[in-house]
Parts: sequence; C-alpha cells; structure tokens
Amino acid sequence: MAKNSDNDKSITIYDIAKEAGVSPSTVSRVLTNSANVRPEKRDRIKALIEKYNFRPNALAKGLSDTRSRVIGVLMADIRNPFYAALYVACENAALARGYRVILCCSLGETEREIEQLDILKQQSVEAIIQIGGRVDAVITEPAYIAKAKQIAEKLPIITSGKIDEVPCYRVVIDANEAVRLLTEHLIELGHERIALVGGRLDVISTYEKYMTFCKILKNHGIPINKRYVYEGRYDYDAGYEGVKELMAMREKPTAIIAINDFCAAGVIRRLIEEGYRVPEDVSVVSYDNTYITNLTFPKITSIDYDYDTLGKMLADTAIDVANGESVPTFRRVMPSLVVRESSARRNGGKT
Amino acid sequence: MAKNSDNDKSITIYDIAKEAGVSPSTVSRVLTNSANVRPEKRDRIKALIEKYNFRPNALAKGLSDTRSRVIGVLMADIRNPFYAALYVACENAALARGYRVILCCSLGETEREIEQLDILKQQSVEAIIQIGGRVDAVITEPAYIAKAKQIAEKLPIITSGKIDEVPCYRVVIDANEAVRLLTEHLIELGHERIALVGGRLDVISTYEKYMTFCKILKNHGIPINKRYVYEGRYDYDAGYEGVKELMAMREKPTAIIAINDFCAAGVIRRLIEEGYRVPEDVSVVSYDNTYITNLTFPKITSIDYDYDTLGKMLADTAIDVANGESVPTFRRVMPSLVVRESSARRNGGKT
DNA sequence: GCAATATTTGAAATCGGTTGCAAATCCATA
DNA sequence: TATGGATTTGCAACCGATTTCAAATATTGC
Repeated sequence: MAKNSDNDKSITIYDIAKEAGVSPSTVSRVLTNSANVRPEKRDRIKALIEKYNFRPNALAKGLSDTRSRVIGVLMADIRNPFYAALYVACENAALARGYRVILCCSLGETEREIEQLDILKQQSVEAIIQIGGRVDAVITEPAYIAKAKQIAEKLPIITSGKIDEVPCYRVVIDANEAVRLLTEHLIELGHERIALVGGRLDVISTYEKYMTFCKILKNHGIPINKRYVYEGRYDYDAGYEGVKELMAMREKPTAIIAINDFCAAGVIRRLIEEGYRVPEDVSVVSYDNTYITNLTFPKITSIDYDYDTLGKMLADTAIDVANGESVPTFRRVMPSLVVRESSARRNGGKT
Repeated sequence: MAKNSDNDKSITIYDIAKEAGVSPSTVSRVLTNSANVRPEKRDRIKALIEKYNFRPNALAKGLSDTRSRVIGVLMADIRNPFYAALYVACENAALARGYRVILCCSLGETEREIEQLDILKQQSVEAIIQIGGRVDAVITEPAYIAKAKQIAEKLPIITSGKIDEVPCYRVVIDANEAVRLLTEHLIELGHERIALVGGRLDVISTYEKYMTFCKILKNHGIPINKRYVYEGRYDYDAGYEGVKELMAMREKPTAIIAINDFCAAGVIRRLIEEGYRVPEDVSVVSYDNTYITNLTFPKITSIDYDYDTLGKMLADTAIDVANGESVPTFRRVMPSLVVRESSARRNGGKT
C-alpha cells in the first residue's frame, strides 16, 4: 500500500545506463531521440526501458532542459460547465502536442487568482491560458493588473477575455455575432419586446453585448426600452429575480435573452411558476450552450462556442508562442446558434 | 508579451544570495525556515525576496527534497458536476495543507487512465486520489488492474471507490445508507411500486445499491418486482428511455429512483411529456445532489454526499499517508437526504 | 580575557535528467 | 594498411533548489 517508506526510490536513467552498460547520456539520447545511437545499444536500452516501465522524472527533465512542457490554465470555477468544457478542450489539444496542463481555479477571489499567477510561474509553466471575463468576478482590481503585467513580462498570457493594460494574446469569441444571432433570431420570430436578463453592465463583455443589442434593435427600427434590461449576477437566481420584475411591468416582454444557461434556467422556472408558457407566451434564449440547455423543460435555445475549436486555438496559441513561433495576437472565433425548444414565433397570447 | 525569448530567465536563489552577500544555503534556510539565520541577514534576504517577488522554482525544489508536495487526482470527467464538486473540495483541502493538485481525466477511456497513472508517477506526486467507480466506464480491465497494482507499490492510492485486488486506502460513501434514505423516504410517502432507473448491475456499486434496495423492500413487506428495474447508462437518455418503458407497463410505478441527477432529469422530462405530473403522479428521486437538482422543474430530491467533507477526507488521507502517518485504510462518510419538490405523498391519481 | 560551548554560515554533494565538447570508434577511400 | 571524415560515445557541467558537514563566528561561564 506504499506507506511512503520502503522501496520508494524509482528507477532512474542511471540505473538503466548501468544495466545496459552505457553512459546516462546515451540513455538520454534514446529517450529524447536527439542523436544517433548504435542500433544494437538502442535496442538494448529500449528493452530495459520497457522492462522497468521507466519514465524519466518530469521534475528533473523540466529543470534541465528548461522546457517544462506544461501550460497553466487559470479560470474562475471548474464546476461551471462552461469552464469545464473549455478546460477539457484545452487539455486535449495540449495533450495532442505533448504538453500537460495545470489547472487553477480562483473561485472568484481576486487574491487567490493573483496568488495562482505566481504559483504557475513557480511551476515553470511555459504559458498561461487565462479563461475569464465571464463570471461575476470582475477582475480588474489594480493589484491583479499589476501582477498580470509582471507575469506577462516573463510568460506569454493567452486569454479568452481581455486584461486591461496587459499585453496578451487573445482568442475571443465574437460577441457581436453572438448577440446578433440571438437578437435576429427573436426578431425573425416576430418579437419586438425583448428583455435582457442577468449580467452587469460594468463588466466589459456584458456591456458590449448590450451596446450591440441596442444597435441591432435600432437597425430593425425597434424602439429601445431601458426597462427591459435587468442587471444581475450570472446565475440562476438572477434569472429568477429578473423575471419577477420584468413580468410585473405593464408592457411585458415577449422574449428574454439570458446572460447564460444558468440564468436562463432561472428565467424559465419563474415564468412557468407565474403561469406563462415557454415558448408559447415568452421565448427564452441564452449564451453558452452548456449541457444545461438539455436539462430544462423546454430545452434552451442557446449560443454555441464550439468549445473544441476554441480550446484548441487557446492551447495551440499558447504552445506556439512558447516555442517562439510568431502568432497573431488576436484571433476570433465565430459562435453559432443552436435552436431548441425555448424560442418560438410570437403569438398574440396573454400580454 | 513575453515571446519566450528575451529576458526569460527568472530570478534564482543564487541571485538573491549574491545581492544579499550571503551563500545560497543561507537563502534556502530562510526560505524553508529550516534553521536559524542571524536576524540582520534574514531581514536583508527577506527584503530582497519581497523586492523581486522571488519564488523558488518548484521543479528544482521538488527534485532536491524529493517531496513534491503535489498529489494527483484521477477521475473520469471533470465536466460531470459530481466530479467537479469533489475535485474542488479535494483541491481546497490540499491547498490548506500546502499541497498542490494535478488533475487527470480519463474521459472514460481505460487506456488513457492507465497512461495517466504513469504520468502522475512521472510527475513525482506523493499520492494519487482516484475518484471513480461512478460512471459508465467499468474500469476493471486486467491491464488497468495490473498498472494500478504496479503503481500502488510505489505510491499510495486513495480511492472513493474500490479497485479490485489493488491495496489502497478507501474513503467511501455509505451506499447502503444512501439507498435506505431514498427508499424509506418513498415508502414513508406511501409508495410501494418503486422503480430503479439507470445504472448497470455489472457495476459493483450499482449492484450493491440494488441488493440493498431489495432488502429494504423486503423488510417493509413490499413485494419486489424485477420489471421495475431499468438498466442503462448513467445519463439523461437512460432516464428518458427508462420511463418510456416503465410507463408502458400495466402496473406503473408511482415512484422512481434514478441512478443520478442527470438520469433523473431525463426521467422527469419524459414523465412530463407523457402527461404525468411530478410529483403528484410520480415521485422522482436520485443520487448525487449536484446543482442539476435545482435546474429542473420540479427540483429534484436527491442524496447529498457532503462534498467538502468527502473531498477533505480524501485529501487528508492522501497527505497523511504521504507523510508516513498511519491512517485507517477504510473510512466511510454518511450521505444525507435533501428533500425538494420532486417527491411527494402518493395519491390515488392516474395509474 | 580565555576556554568551552552554542549558533551561524558556506562549500560541496545531491536530486535526475540534458547537452556541449572532445575522445573514441567506425567506415570508406586511396 | 594508413588516412580522413563521419558517427557514436562518455565526461563533465548545468538546471535551481536542499542539506550534510565542517569551519567560522558568537556567546557564555569562570
């Protein structure tokens, strides 16, 4: 049961070397495939490696060649399916290129995230992927900026968001397109009284969504009603509370864009509790297309980000930069709309 | 933007030493607090550490003192909220004791999981927490056993499940108690025709649940109907399909125990589609108490495992064992029942 | 003020790999 | 068979910490 005492020592390159009757350098060479080794010896060494199931110590390797082959992924909370999906996508992409990934979750605490930037550096990661800007944590505190700046001087930072004043590589979802897809989807279904639920306008990404939303309405000649914007957190409760407020209005919205799937679930729940039918009376759509969209009834129409592609782009950018290749500092990926059951043509139903 | 070229080199203990006019050993001593250092020097060194925000290279540290202060966590899929919750709990507990955590997800592929056992060892983790036995992946293939056995000789393995033939420390949820809580909850509500949906009986943990379930029914003098068991995967579809089959029967069940929350969501969906009301016509309960229980309508009555406690126990066990402390090889944690909206007293309703 | 003891300190070895350089071995050609 | 160039190999230094051991310095008691 390995009480961490007895035969703890692992096999090293020296053991292999001795048994093969060669020098450690030679073993290293076959390990890394970095130079020719006489076939006869090579086979002998390989056999031993096989026999003992030898794996070079990753710590030592990282130390000596100063290439740790590890990248760090920093995000708010892996329990959020949006992040989890992206994490797995990044990891798969990294793995495919021989890199490992270290995960750090700030859980929304700025201080912890600052700490984690240091930890990642300490772990000799070759690059940091910061997946952020999507949750309540508004990480723009000066202390965070300062630390990120400091780190960014040593290590490339790749972000799916945006870190003020900090030079980093950005791989972002085209938010304008996302807003457009949702808004025009609803407009095509005949909706004009469209409400926005959840998210805070002092979060840049949310604010941008709002602005685009207004622009699109204007383009379609639909009047903008500021009362149709319910600011809140990025969770279920925000949706639930938002509906309470919106449906108490005289001119009730006929469609709601929730800031994410969690929020949409809250929206739907409250609507149903109040006796509205979704989507017959009110259409509900949201961003993220996590599996939550399939768990509610009705299933939610949502914006999909193609997590695999996005994750791969993040990881590839990180690894390319780490390898000194020149990489565009800005990339965007296009979202798409997945229509499910929660959105439908507007009817004359109850107002 | 750190193109991984220019001033890549980080500050080392030597730099600090030189500037402080002392030897590296001395710096190391203040770093690890392992011996006295004259206050004057100590302050000087600490100031420099502060000034440069110096953090000792974790690779070098791990290499030299052969204590990596890292434990590995191996699970099927972090995108599953059950695992995610447990992971975060483990990580927090580990962090609190100065340990870091490396996450590996097998994504249900046995081969990948085998590979990851090697990777973790290669990373010099001090212990491996294997959170498993809960999903479709029935990891009992001989190759896996063999590898786990091999690893277990070098490294302590702590599991929330059970790995055949492999000696490991176990921290498990009392499944009997979980089954009992659910079953008696339903019986108290007047249900006798209780169905089991999802899960495969050739998965040991599922089989054990089934056996306990039967025993409890018998204790209450309720006849066992084998047709009320719908085997399937551990997901939404299993629940959805299960209901289709069960509700086609003559004597329909009045309550359903789903193998987990995903499955329960499918169960509820299908019931509603078929015109049943939950819980008025059919009660639905499940295991895991993930946040999914709050997203459905009605919210799901589910078994909670107290993830924080479980995670802490796993992490503490891992760290204690790694530190050579003697630790019980078996621990159990008691689950509890969280009653929500999906279960109610049986009524005479439609059969 | 000096010996004896206690505390600080630094030199050097170590952890387990990689790699530059020079020596050793190989092969082909003259 | 000797000669030259190309391959293969091993030695030794290095990556950045920790730690043992002995030397240097400080403190104490007399």
